[in-house]
Amino acid sequence: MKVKEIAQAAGVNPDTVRFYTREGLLNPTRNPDNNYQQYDADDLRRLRFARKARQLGFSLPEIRSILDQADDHHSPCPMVREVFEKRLAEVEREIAELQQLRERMKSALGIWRDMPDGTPDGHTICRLIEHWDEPALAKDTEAYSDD
Amino acid sequence: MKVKEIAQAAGVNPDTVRFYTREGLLNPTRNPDNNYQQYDADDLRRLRFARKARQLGFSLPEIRSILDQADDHHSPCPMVREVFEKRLAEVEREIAELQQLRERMKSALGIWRDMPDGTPDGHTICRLIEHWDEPALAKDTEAYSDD
DNA sequence: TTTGACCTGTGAGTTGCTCACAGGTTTTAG
DNA sequence: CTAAAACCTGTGAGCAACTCACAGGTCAAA
Repeated sequence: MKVKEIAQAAGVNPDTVRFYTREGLLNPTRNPDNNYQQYDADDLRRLRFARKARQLGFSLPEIRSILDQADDHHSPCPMVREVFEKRLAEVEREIAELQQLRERMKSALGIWRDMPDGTPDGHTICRLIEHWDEPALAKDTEAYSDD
Repeated sequence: MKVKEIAQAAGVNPDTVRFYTREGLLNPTRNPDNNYQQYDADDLRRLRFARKARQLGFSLPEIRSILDQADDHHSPCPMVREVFEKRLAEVEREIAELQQLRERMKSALGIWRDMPDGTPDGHTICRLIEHWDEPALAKDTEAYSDD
């Protein structure tokens, strides 16, 4: 299979195939006649695996090492499981954060939906944003004093 | 205020201050003696506004135009409201996607938690990923046929 | 006066692609 | 048979929003 063919078979952009090849996730051979990349069924399997793993939030380096371990006939599974669990925790944290954000946004919207139309008091929205509290992102909870 | 001072006052990295300055979100003057940037209380207000808007998911160009409109003594609010509503819809979509993802991940984890330990059958996890269905991300719902 | 902490601008690195460019190859149509 | 279209090649840049590194200038305290 050539680039465009494997790309279509996996439903991705040919440039993504080339990119993954550069990054070592795919290992095509070369057609000595014309120097074209030749992908086989195994590359297609790797590509599809990579895309699905990406959807789960695995990074390319992570995917590469999973794939490499599978090539070495080690079972990549214990590692996958670990990364998978880490990723699940991340997803849950992201959900919690976004839900908080949503609630705050909705209540802010509520405030200015109750106002006349379009021009609620002048700077109300900007004030709302200015006085938006930190959504407890931890990390740089520095000293906020003045204003 | 110098770079480090305003950065501390807003709880951000000095490089972020420099970056925002390059990007035109902050408009410091210059100390002619030493060519240092001089930030005032208004810059600090803009910086804090920018950071909070970032937390809500506004992009830097969006923030810049809000700030610029405020400078021109237009009320930036109608625009803010529009972007805000767009952003809220995005947040809700993101939440829905992540929740779907979480459910899938949890059920997958469940499958291999019920297995002996650590090495569940060899390639089970990878197969789980390989046969992961598209989480209905739309957009490139191409033809997946073989395998 | 020397040290160390700050300032300056610019350029590169991050992540995961996507696109542009310039040139070679292969296929298709006339 | 040939010309044009459609593909291939590698490399390099662009996106977002920073962050960091570098080299050199400035300033405060010891």
